Amino acid sequence: MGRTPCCDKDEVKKGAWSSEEDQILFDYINKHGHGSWRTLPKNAGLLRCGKSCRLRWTNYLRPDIKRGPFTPDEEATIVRLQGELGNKWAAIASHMPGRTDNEIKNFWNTHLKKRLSTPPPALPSTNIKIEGDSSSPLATTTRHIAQWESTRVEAEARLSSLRPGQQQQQQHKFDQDYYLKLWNSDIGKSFRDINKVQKDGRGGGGCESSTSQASSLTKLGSGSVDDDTLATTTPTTTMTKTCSAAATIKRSASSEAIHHQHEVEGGLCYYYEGMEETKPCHLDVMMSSSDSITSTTNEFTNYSDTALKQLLDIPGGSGMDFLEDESDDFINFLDLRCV
DNA sequence: AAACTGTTCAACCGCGTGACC
DNA sequence: AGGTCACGCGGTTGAACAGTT
Repeated sequence: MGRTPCCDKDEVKKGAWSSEEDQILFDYINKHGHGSWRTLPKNAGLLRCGKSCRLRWTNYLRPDIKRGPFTPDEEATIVRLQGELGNKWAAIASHMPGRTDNEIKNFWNTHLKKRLSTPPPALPSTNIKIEGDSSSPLATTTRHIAQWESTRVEAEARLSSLRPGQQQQQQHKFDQDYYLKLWNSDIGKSFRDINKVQKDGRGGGGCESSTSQASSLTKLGSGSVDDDTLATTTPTTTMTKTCSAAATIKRSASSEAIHHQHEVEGGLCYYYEGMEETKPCHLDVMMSSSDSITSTTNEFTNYSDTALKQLLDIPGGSGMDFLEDESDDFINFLDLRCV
């Protein structure tokens, strides 16, 4: 007793939809609702399978669909939910208004999965360039934030892929994975503490995720920022040894490399190299007001004077060599930097 | 300029499931 | 209770496009 076919395959059209077909389907559903998908094609005058109509509507024609590339926040959400829910694309999509399960699934398969399965040859840390003098406080701190954000997303993705209780059992993963290593290092802890301080100190703003915090901060780096202005408006504080766990590390020779940048609506989008692929780092919002730059920078610099100023401009090939070093040299190095 | 290779994503396919008869 | 229908889901495919040689 087999299943009756959903439609006569000889009489239905397959393949890409034409704009005329789209219009017919769109108009019909707007006017009548979709009703029974099985009978819709006949009623609407389309030579399509009902299934095909449903797919076209839900994945493409639906008016509430959000188009365009995934934002870093969305990317982080997908990674987190995929770790929690597995390949339940519809469930994941239900947490992301305007995104379809198909779109999320495709994005996962073509971007995220690949990235998570391939150990990076190097952190993206040294290849981000901020317009203007790259040695300026703004450029440095912004680069650190962007670097950290990349690392945080990668580490969280790996952590979320482990089921509860597995993390202890899979200590070896922490030992072998660059991002997890960094995440668990003193540097990572330092940076997480900073984020925590930021959250706690803001009162009422505590619900903001670290992702969005960092994302908002990364916006600093994309504008045509006047470093002279920043130099005069950015308060400086005395660095103390409280930052001993964080690293001030000299910029590597390749730090000025940037793959390319291009203008997008509202600003510039930078692309950098460093992982297995070139990808947008989403420093993508042009700050148009110097006042807003200044105020955000002031807020940011309060933290950047400790670890924020110091993270992730890591020397050497993999950039993670320091993690291999169990000696005191690294800490000594940090201490020297922090005095 | 052409051939080849890799990537992306819309669309298809088959299966599971719940509702209905 | 069992058969059928309709829908939704996840895996897979393949056309179109981009990049490289």
